Amino acid sequence: MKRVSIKDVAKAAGVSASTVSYVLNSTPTETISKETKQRVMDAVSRLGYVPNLNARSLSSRRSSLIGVLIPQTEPGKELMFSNPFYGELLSSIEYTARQHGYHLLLSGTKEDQDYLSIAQNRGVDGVIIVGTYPGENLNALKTLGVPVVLVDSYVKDDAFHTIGIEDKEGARMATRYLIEKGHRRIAFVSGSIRENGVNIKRYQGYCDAMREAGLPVDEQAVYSGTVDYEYGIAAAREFLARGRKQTAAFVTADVISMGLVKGLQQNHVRIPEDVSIVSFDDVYLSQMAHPALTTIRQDIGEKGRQAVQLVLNASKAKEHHHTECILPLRLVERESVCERRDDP
Amino acid sequence: MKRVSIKDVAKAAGVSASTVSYVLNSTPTETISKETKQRVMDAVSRLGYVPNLNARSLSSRRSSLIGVLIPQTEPGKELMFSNPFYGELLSSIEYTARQHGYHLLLSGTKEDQDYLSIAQNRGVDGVIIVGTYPGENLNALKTLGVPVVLVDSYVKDDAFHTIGIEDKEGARMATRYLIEKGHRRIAFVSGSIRENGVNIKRYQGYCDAMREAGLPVDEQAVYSGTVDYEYGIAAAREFLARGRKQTAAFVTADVISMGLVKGLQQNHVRIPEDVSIVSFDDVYLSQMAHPALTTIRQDIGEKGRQAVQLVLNASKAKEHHHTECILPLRLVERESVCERRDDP
DNA sequence: TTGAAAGCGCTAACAG
DNA sequence: CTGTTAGCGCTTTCAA
Repeated sequence: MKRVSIKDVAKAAGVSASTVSYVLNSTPTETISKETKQRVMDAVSRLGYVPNLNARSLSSRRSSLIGVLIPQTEPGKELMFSNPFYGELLSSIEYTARQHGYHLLLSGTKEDQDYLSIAQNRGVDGVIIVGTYPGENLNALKTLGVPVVLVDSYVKDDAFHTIGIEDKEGARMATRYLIEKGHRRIAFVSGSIRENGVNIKRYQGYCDAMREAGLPVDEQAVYSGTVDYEYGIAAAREFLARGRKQTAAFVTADVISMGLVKGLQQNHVRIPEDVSIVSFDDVYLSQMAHPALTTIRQDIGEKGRQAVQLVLNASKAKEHHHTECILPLRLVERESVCERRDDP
Repeated sequence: MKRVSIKDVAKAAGVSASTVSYVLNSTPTETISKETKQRVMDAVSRLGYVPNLNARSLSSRRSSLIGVLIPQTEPGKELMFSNPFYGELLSSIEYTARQHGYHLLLSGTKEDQDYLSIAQNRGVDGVIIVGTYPGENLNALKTLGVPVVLVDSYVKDDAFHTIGIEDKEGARMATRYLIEKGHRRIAFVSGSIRENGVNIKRYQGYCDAMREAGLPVDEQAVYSGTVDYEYGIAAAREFLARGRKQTAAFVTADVISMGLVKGLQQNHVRIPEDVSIVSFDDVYLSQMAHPALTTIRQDIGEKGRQAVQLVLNASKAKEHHHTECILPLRLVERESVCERRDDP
């Protein structure tokens, strides 16, 4: 029950605490004799010594800890994962971090919550924040002195590294695909469209594609709510209420699509015969859907890997070099779209 | 960039560091005058002071950190979340912990990895481990001296607190329901059936229900693989290869069901007309499924809440009182089962 | 009601 | 090649 400390090991090995520290950290400048090393290692395993990382962090100012913040941007959802996207991303972040000997300090946050304290008080080596908007809290993070990586955020600030995708281009790709398939009236369904968020970019891409094809952007064709299954259902209801005007929809998240499809099918609207859908993300849901979703695929695993890599690189670097990483997107054709040549 | 420490606050407030500490922790035995308190608080907010929790943890031996370990029990999956169940559980754990002022140290682990070091290292106040089996690593955790809560594990050891569900009874309930609906030949589809795991309990429940109804348990009706979507697809293939002998299946996880349904439908087997399915978990997937899954619902949110509560209670308690918590289950009827009166 | 001092477990100059 | 020393930032007796 009594924790064995570095001193105990030192005593057992007949050396000083610093020697033990040297051996354990294989400090580059110091050279310890093979024998001493061996004696120390023996003592370590005999006593089952495990270094106290808090103490280490206190004196060395590195913690091998990465803070991961998943802000709650959907009002009323207290939990982190209304969208499986987060789970997949987190999985990848955790795995990559672990491979590099780092642990994760995980926290959701209310949007107005103080990011700084969450990170600062644990002495994290870096912070990864998913999908946040500009604000006071973010600014506070600058004083932290550790690298901050923003995932899927359009906060423009050289103090932060960013990793994201071509949101606008992806949306354009999706919409254009629908247009090529003969659709003329195309709905846009997304979470809330906020300044500096991904959805506004995707909306722009949607508008661009429409305009390029000489098609009008109808306000009545835009559906905006929250990024969850329930909203998909609600959007379906709304779609019917507004008179089923469109023959296709570009939906900015697979979870929403799942709800939309379900809601539509319950009202005997067939997918894709009556309404075609191109979705976004390609989380595992999209294959499970019925019909399987044609969707803009982003490589979520890679996003997580890069996010961690960005933190690690930045924390090694002596100077701050703002890094921006944009991952490619591609359309995956499945079963939720059908050709339409008769659209007026 | 320079971190402000307790000393800076002390200086600014014209008091000693210990006084600041007293004020911040509202130490019960000590009484600080209102004015001093005020001066300290002013300095704190003026300087933007945030206590370093590592240092605090070092000297006070409590960290407000809960370690969460999600062991990788499916070989070949390096990521945590092959099953959305984990995401939902983690969400709930995180939220509850945060409400109580705790943070989460998250780690996946290879099954053979050293749990101890992961936790001990950081001086966590407690550990939550999800779905693990007995083993050396677990034993090592006993020496840690902090409460350990095992979620969904049949490790029998008073040193650990446990929280789980009536796996056997749930399976019995599911199978009996299918029998009541007129099915006689019922498949059992699950992840690996291991000693001390949940699936063996569910298998027993399945067998019990069959036996109680005077039905034979056919080895050919048992499908066992991994807990993921892909295995569901594989099981569907296997089901066809074995000659489509059953008219119903009890599946021990919603993710597997999703794959099974998809695989079956692709081969023109209709659900529920040709094959009825009762699933398990009631993760959000089950509503999204087509048809929506009739499933044994467990309250995952509650599981997470209780797990955290168990840790907190235990870490407050002076003595170790082994606690066992079993959550109720209930069947949710949706669309994946149909009556069958013509089954031989 | 407050402060001084010791120490949590470790690292990192600096000596030797 | 290895030990001594001085902290990292905080809590906590013990005295005043």
